[in-house]
Amino acid sequence: MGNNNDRRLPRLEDVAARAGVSHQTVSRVINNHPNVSAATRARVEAAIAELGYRRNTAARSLVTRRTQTIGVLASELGQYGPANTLLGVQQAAREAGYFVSIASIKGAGAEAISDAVRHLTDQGADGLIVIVPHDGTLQALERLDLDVPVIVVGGAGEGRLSGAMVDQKLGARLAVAHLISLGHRRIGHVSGPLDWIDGQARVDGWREELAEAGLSDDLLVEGDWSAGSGYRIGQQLAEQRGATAVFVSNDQMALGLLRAFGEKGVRVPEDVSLVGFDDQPESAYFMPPLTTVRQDFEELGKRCMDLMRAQIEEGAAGGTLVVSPELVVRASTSAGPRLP
Amino acid sequence: MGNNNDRRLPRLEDVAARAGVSHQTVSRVINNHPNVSAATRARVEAAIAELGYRRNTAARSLVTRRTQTIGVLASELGQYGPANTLLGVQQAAREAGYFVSIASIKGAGAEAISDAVRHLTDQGADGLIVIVPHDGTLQALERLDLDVPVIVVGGAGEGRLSGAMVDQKLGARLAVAHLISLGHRRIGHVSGPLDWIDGQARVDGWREELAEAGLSDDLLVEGDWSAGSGYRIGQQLAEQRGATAVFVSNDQMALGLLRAFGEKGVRVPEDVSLVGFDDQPESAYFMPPLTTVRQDFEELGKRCMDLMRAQIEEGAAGGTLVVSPELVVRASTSAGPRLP
DNA sequence: TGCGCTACCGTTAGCGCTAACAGAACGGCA
DNA sequence: TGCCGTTCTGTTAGCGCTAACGGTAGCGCA
Repeated sequence: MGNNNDRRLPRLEDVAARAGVSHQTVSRVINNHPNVSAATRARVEAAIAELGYRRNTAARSLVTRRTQTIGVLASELGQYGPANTLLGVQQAAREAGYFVSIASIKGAGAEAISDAVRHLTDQGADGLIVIVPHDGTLQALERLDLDVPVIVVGGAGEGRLSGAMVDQKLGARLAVAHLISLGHRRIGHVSGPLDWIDGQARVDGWREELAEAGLSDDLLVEGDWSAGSGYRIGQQLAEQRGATAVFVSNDQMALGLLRAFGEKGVRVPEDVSLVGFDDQPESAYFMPPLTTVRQDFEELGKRCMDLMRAQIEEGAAGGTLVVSPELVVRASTSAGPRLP
Repeated sequence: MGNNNDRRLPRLEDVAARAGVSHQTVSRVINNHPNVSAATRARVEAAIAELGYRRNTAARSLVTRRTQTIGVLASELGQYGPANTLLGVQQAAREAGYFVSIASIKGAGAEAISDAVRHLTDQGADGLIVIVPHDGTLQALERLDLDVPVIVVGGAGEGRLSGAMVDQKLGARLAVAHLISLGHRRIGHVSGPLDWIDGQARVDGWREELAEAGLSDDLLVEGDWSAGSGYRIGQQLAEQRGATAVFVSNDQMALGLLRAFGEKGVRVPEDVSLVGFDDQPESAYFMPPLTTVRQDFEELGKRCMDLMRAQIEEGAAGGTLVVSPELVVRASTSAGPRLP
């Protein structure tokens, strides 16, 4: 294991001396350049192993102008979706030899975004993945005029920005179609905040599916993603009794509705059917287990990283990447009541 | 602004030329060295602003041997606790001018840990924060013989490793004491996996509090943190009816128990009281709202970063940092049944 | 023999920054 | 006046690496 008399880490020079070659040859071995004889390569590799040599990233970055670092900018890292997207990005990145640096922000203000972006570019990030699924994100990023690839998760690519998303509108339509197929005619929607991309897209999907079935889309209430808002809205809905089914824009709000309905004596699914969105691991253990739309965030993160690498390494053009969601039917939905 | 004819970013040299000083003086201004006259400083700062100069991190790291990067190694980033700890770390880090690089692993194997650590040290991380609350973590890290500060979240510091944790044993005792004060005498525990540090610590706290009250600690079942395991265990418990109260080692498993109890006709809290652990945002909207022990993960993350900075910047010795948990009483606990 | 090509390896320069040292200017004091 | 110390600024070297180019040896072929 290397005779570390001094605490200094070994450099190319040290490896070269031990292998009896020049430091440049060692560099070639490390970088898999073709023109190195098998014998030399073996000697060098042995020397590397003996000294425990590890390449100095800073020195390499200085000359290549690449840091092998992807910056991830996220606004709600504590949430299930963003956290798992990050996880997927990280896995794919590490496998490809990239580092992942993060910057989280509160809210989605343009200034917070630009601060965080500056932080990441200061580090020399080779690419940015932005998980701030808010309306203003795209414009805020456009204005920054960045010279590295940027992928906006949850947004469609516009101009130099790429996008990656789970097809929210499709997910919403799957949910609503499921309810319609069960015989429901009055289908309400508890949406997320409408200035959030996903929130709006799910409203659109809900509306479109209803329109195609000739049903009314007047039962819309806006929540804020939290279980608390779901609870408050659920209390209102329980008293109105306007709908036989409700499509809720995420599982947490659905949990709030379930509790409100439980307290008001509205039975799910006998009186009202409920569909959520996300399929968090807990949703299968709600009472009753929640029918919901699954988003594979980890897959989304991985695909993001693939798209990023294509742009960084091959100069590929950006684009918009779409992952399909999937309906998971559990016990919170059943046939609608026999009404005219 | 700045007149970027060529796409090359401005360097110290460019700023120096514009301000009519040497590049070293510019460096001094950037690094807040004292011996720069006010006039010169102003000229340099103006030039920096005009050119939009940003320091090259790689070049700086090469010479200072510091990257201003903290590596965070985590095993369950999708979970509420780790994700929020990371968030706290990240915030404090950015405020202090540090970058945060992450490496996530599946499970807690020694090899996975050493791979991830190598990844982070390859990047030149100035310090490591490890969020892998598993028994083997400390030993695995000890063996790696690292030469940067390491903080193990959830573990007590041993030797050169520092620790940072929420006091799990105290949390467990708060939960059990609450149940005892309500009159319960038969208090069971659904634990996390016993090879997880937190899982074991909560068992210890439960046992100690029971022992001090002269109560039996024979009602222990081991879960795996998931709602699913809570559900399966809940089904058994509902049939045995051995306890009037159950302390569950996290909120997700408690959710599983609630559903199992609901299905079996066991009322909470009338028949059995339930206390969870973590206080995830959803727990207030369970049916019934869950009494639980709150851990302030974000605070923990911030304090971690403070400890880290003290070690990096002032060469301070490590230590073990403890954050206190807090009992949050909701509707899942009530006075025990009047039994002998 | 001479020429050209290929395969392999070494030498040199420079990426952008900071540390260390070297001056210059100035004031205080004997 | 001369000397010393302080304050400010410039010059030089080098962090560890890769790109670019140069050189050598070996081979095929006319």
